[in-house]
Amino acid sequence: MGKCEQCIIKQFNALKSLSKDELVRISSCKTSMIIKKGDVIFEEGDSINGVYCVKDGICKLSKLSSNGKDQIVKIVVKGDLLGQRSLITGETANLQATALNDMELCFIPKNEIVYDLLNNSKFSFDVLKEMAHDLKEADDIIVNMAQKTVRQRLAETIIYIHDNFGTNPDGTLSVLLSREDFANIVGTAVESAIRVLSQFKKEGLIATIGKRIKINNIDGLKRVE
Amino acid sequence: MGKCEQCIIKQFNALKSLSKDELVRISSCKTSMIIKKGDVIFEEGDSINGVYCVKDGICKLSKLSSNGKDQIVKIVVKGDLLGQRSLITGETANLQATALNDMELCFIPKNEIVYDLLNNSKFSFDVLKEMAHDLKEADDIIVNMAQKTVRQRLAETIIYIHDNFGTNPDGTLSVLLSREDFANIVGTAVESAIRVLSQFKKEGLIATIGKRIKINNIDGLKRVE
DNA sequence: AATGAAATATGACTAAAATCATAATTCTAT
DNA sequence: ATAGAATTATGATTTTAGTCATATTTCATT
Repeated sequence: MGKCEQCIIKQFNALKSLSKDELVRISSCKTSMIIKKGDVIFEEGDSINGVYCVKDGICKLSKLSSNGKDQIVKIVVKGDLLGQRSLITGETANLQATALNDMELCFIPKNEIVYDLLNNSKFSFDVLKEMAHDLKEADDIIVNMAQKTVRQRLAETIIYIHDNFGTNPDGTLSVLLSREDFANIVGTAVESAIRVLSQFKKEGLIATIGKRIKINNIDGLKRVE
Repeated sequence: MGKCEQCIIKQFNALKSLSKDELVRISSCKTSMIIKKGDVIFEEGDSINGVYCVKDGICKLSKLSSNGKDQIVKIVVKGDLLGQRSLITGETANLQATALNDMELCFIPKNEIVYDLLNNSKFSFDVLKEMAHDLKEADDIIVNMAQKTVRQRLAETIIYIHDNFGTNPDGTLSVLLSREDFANIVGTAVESAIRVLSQFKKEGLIATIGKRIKINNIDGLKRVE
């Protein structure tokens, strides 16, 4: 099994602020796991009792609404941590985490993380920074949900995925989402999401290759009203 | 001017985790201020350079959307801190803070707070907990915005204000909001908010005394579809 | 107490998005 | 390779909420 102190992934999250000794200690307690596409890592109400460090793959964080629809709140990618929020408040999970492709995760038990949060102020400040960033993004999503049309939200979602998670060599978005996932990010019906994507296509803003999406005119997408 | 170490307000926020010495130090740097109803404490893009501790009064945190409407993201009351998120990321304010009634605030400069965040792990863990709680609430609002009707969101807003901020002796909500504020919390047009409130009134779920709102049937409100 | 401004209220109409129905296409497992 | 399932796509209709117009009420100021 790999060692945390040598793992390159930690550079992308708060674990980078841990000392070599702290990483060695954590490494000895961690467990690696492989999660298959579509599998649920944890669901709402689960006691997570630790954090996951995403070594590879992508997952969605979502919450089931009373109307039966699943609202996606965040996309978590390679390098991110998963489950910090619940760990800190000591509550059960507020969201469900579902793998969008095959994933490799390392699980670090709660006590190890809490120990470092209380003893390494640089680390806890880093976690605080990540949480503050997530909170800003969440506030911005609230504003978008409340004030923008489905068309605008979908355009912004495509741009967000493009800018934050990149593209494949052929120019398609590297994060492959179903139309249903898009609908569940934007907060609309699947048919509406599909309809709007079709319109974007007709307008030459995007192209589709199967279910893959390629941006043809990013400035046009940004100007969508 | 009052002394932080004797101030009862700190019991309600993370400042309670500071030692007497730390509070004395902070007390010597803080400035008190009175803000009038309707005044803006800070706006989007401002460098706040510190946190505010709300000694009295209520304010709204909102963000101006591109369509010209102001979306309210959070209500901040007596005992809460204001401005922590921006302080931690070191960014300018993402939201505007506007007093909903006359307020009394204490401003603590950034350096003092950062010093304690890095030296008092109990304090930084407490701030982390508050931020994690805010993030959970924000995630839940995203789901509601995306998946629920204006009618449901307005019913839940009334219940939220009732449960979290309490009522006056006559049973009306103690946080007095204009119909426009309600619309800006729910993310709808003022006319729509007013219309739905009128319906609630007709259905006997609420009563209105001027602009004040009183819940008549909280179970009915919870069951609104 | 009177006046004007702001907030609240309601109606009529329009626009946006959801729902229901049904095809067409793509993927999966045998 | 092919059947069946799942996903994507599009049309028709209904529902929800936004916009515009206009009263009515409340509130602050003189």
